[in-house]
Amino acid sequence: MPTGTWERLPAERRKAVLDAAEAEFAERGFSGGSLNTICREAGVSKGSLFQYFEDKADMYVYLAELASRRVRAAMEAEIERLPWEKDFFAALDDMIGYWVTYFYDHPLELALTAAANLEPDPTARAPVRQAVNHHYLAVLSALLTKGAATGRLGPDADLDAVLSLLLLLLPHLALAPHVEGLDPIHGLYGANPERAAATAQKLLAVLLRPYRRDT
Amino acid sequence: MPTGTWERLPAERRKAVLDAAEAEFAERGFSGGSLNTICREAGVSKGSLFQYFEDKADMYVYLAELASRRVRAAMEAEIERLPWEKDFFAALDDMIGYWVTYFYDHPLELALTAAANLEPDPTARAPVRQAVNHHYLAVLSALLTKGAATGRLGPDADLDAVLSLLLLLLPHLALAPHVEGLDPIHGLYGANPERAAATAQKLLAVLLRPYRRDT
Amino acid sequence: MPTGTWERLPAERRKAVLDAAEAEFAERGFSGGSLNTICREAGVSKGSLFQYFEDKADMYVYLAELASRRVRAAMEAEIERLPWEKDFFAALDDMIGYWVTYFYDHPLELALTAAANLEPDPTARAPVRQAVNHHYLAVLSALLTKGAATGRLGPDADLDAVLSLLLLLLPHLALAPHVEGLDPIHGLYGANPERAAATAQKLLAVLLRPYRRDT
Amino acid sequence: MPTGTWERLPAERRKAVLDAAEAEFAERGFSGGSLNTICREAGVSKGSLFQYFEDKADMYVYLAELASRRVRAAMEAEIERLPWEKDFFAALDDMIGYWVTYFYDHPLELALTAAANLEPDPTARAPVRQAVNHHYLAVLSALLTKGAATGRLGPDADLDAVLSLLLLLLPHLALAPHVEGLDPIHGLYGANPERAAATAQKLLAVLLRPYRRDT
DNA sequence: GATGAATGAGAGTTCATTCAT
DNA sequence: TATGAATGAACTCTCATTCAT
Repeated sequence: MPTGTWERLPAERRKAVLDAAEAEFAERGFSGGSLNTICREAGVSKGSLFQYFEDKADMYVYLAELASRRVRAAMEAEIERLPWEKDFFAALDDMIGYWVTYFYDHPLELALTAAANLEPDPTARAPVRQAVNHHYLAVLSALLTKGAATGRLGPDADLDAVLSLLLLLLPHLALAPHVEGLDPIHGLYGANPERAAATAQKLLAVLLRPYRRDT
Repeated sequence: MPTGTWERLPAERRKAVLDAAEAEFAERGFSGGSLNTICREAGVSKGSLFQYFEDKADMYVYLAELASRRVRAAMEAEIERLPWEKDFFAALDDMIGYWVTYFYDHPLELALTAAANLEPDPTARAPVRQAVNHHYLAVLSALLTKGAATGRLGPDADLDAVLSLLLLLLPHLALAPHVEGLDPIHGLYGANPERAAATAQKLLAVLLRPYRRDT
Repeated sequence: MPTGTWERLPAERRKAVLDAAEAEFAERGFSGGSLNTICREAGVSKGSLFQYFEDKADMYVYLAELASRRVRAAMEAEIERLPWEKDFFAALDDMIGYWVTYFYDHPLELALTAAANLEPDPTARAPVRQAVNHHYLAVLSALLTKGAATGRLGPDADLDAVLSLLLLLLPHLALAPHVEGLDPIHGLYGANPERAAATAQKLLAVLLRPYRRDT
Repeated sequence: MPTGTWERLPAERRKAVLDAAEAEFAERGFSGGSLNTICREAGVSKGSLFQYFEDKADMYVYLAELASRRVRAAMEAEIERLPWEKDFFAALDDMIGYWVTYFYDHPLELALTAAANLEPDPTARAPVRQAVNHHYLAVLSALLTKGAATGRLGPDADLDAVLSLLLLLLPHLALAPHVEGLDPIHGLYGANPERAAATAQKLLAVLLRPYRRDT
């Protein structure tokens, strides 16, 4: 977590540091990202960075938290917009399409998602995953609850298990079009948004098929 | 791929290098692993390492391939043993339990699986994933075909989609008990093999439920 | 000097080594050239190289000697062709033009000339210079003698000094069009052969002006 | 060019680095010089070197520039002292003698001159030559202009060509007594300063002979 | 609160040469 | 005579972090 000094900082200085750090970590990941580069790009001294954050990992976790919030906010806005009452599964399809498409337009969030999922250094990955998971869980369990409440998600659904699988599937679907080798079957890597969205919808449908209750 | 020099090497020397390299990469991943450490531990000069492999990534990919083969061989031996004809899904449950348990007893294979899934450097990750996926696919599609052939996997199953999801789920289940933050719902991290196996079976059941055909 | 083994070698093997070595040293100079590369390209074992030559420098000197002979032979053939009796200085102009142009068409000889003049390692440079100088001297002093004999080069010419200056000027003129920074005044670097030849003729004329005797 | 950090450094530290670097590059040239040696001799950490200079070439070019300035300053002081008005060519003879002698007493400047002329790596040679040429040109063209102005250098002299030849001859004369193989005719290598100066004067006289105008 | 110089271990890779086979 | 495995020193350059100012 950032220090008190960070909180008291003029907004512009904070922004300069954030922009530089996001760009750098997005491009090179946690291990590859260089504090040298960040402070140079931000126009801030190297010592200052260590006045604002405990260390490199601390800064990284903070950034991941911010990015997660942005992603969550975007998803919640979209969810708000969708007609869950009218057709739960159609809305779900829309949502997953939106999810997959979102990362085509937000390289920063994509890169931080990749870093969160591909970072081998446990001192960075563990807290990042925790922060990220929190937001995923909040959004997804609300969704599942809504589905159960409206009766569209069958009462026999093991919501925990479904949640667990979604938590695995969603980052995978976000990354697969942009990261080589993740999906050798559907060839998502390099696919256009439309095909990626369609594939995502298919996989989700397979996962949820047993619980669908049609009106 | 290793050089001709490597192939012609005395078995003991090859073993010394392999052991050192596996231990090092297992502990610190690709980017973190040090060739210095490897050659020191192997009792081999640094120059020799580069007579055996093109570069660091080449060595890493080779190790990943070896580990994948070991894992595959172990799984195929187990699969051979299981009574698929008698009860396909019970055999499947056994198998997934075996899978999860396997990595408790094989830290090296576990660590290389982790490295294969968590490596951020694309020049190392892409070929590793390719090599690993090859073996996963071979084993899993044989399994699904068998299920379909015996009539236990419903004919309406989208085998590709199921395969895709399994390819995502299996490494996840292998890693989750040992890597913090992967599974925030069932709390697999640190679980004992029995609970991990049971959770894995539950998740698999959820995934395959719609396709079960009981006799 | 090459070993006896080298002399006894089948011609094709010698050619393979020579071709590979010339290409490598031409491209990367003496210090930069790699015996690894040479023996790989030649299809010869590393050990063999050291059966043929004392060491790297020995091989390099040998190559320089061969290249010098080629250059010398080309020049002597041209000299033979020129009408020295008719107009000594016109022939000289032709010759210097030919000299400069020659290196546009013979990148190997150019590169070895460059290496001979720019090599900082004295164990390689000294013997190379010696070998090269020998040929320069043979050709140039024959030329000057001829000029003196025909009475076109004034009897007051200090032939030694002129020779010395030519020995400095000629390699310079050969290299300047291809090596950056050698000639900041006439901008020979990157010039086309015609302009390079004209500039060379001008400089030579300046050098020899006092000795010209017109008929 | 050195970084701001370098400029702000305490003079003693700068001197330690400069001395070590000059000695090393002087002894082994650019490609052969070792940053390890330099930082060890300077009593400075390896990392610091890279806070002061962009990279090895940057440091080298900087040193060459400094050395060139020292040489130029020495020459200009001498030039100031000489009686050009009284006897232009006698002064010129004195000057060329001083030039040749100078490098007997300044091994560092000699070595860096050698390195500047013999460096095969174009990324180092090109900027070094540029820096060095700048100073040569400034001094020499001032000299020629003076000669022309006083009427001692005949009006028909092609000043550009003469300049060009001097630019070639001067470094050659500086190096020839100390670098084997440069001058096979007068045997300058190993000569004492007096003989080197005399030979230099002779060669210069040959070069300038046509332009002399005696009063 | 801000600075930025210093650190020094460590990285991957290349190389000419030797010598047992 | 040919081979090619082994060597290990050497290379340039990067990095997160500290701390005196």
